[in-house]
Amino acid sequence: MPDTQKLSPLAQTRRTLPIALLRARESVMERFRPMLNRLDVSEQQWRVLRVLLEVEALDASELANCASILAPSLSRILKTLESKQFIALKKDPNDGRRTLVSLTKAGTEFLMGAAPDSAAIYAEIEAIIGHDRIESLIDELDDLITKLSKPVE
Amino acid sequence: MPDTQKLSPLAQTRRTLPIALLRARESVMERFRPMLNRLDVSEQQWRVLRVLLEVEALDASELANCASILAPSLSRILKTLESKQFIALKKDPNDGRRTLVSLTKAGTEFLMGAAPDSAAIYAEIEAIIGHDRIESLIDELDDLITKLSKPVE
DNA sequence: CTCTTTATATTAACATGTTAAGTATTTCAT
DNA sequence: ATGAAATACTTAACATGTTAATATAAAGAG
Repeated sequence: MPDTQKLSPLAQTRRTLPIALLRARESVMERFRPMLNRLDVSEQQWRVLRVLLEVEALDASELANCASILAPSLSRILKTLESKQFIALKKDPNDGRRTLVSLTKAGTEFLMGAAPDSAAIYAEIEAIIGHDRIESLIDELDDLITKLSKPVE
Repeated sequence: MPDTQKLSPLAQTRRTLPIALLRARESVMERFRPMLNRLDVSEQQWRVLRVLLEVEALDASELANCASILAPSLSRILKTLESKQFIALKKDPNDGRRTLVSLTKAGTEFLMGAAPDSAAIYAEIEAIIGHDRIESLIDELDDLITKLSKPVE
């Protein structure tokens, strides 16, 4: 292979932002996956429940945004979580297009039961990386997100 | 909702590593997606091709690792890329279990054709975030990945 | 040299990611 | 009031993520 190595303006794969972010996320999730598997919920289902714990109730669009899940995925996830009886769905009385989502008592209890395990895993990660470094990394990531957000066109 | 707000040890969703990494990656990929759609390749197919450009040829396991793709996904992707005639597959003569993957001429030309666009997008991101900050962010992420890697059990 | 174990893929099954298309409800200009 | 445009999902179709199961080849133990 004579000349495909140096010529291209493509950077080394390992030193690209998309790959580095992907691998970093994977290395973090690897720690949470055993717990999620035991609980029989997907990573995304867990995120949805977590978001719902922080608010009273919200419509699907806001929920999708808060949980970083696209609308079509969320539609399917809400069906699953409803069948597990962790959430309740109802039409917004003020706007028939919106679906309001809220945790059921069972959903809340599910989260409460899992919270200590989740906190322990996060504490383990903090012990390895350091609280301050995690905080500053998140700050850095938030800043990147803000700056890269496409301006209104 | 009386007491579900303060009690749980669950951190605010927005300030967790998994979410921050997910959103950051999404904000970066948003810039690349239009190009990938124009080229009619998925993000993952693009990663596989990129990795193959950096090496002579390698087996599926190494490729999966380098591209951060799980083996089952890679199996499907290799079929797709082979049908697009971007890659060639052959059995490793020294180990009948392994599949050796390499770029075809068409695959190489495809990447070469797309490289300038890709580089331009990366340059745009660098212009916004700054070269040094991206480098130090990647360093930080690499360090996190290394530290979180599960020790051999 | 067999038999077991390990390694490398692949297939299967189901959940999610992604884009496009479709449906129902609102909004808004006329 | 009415029809066009926008909003909020929902469905569809296909690719990928994830785990478990399977098939085949290689390595090791005896």
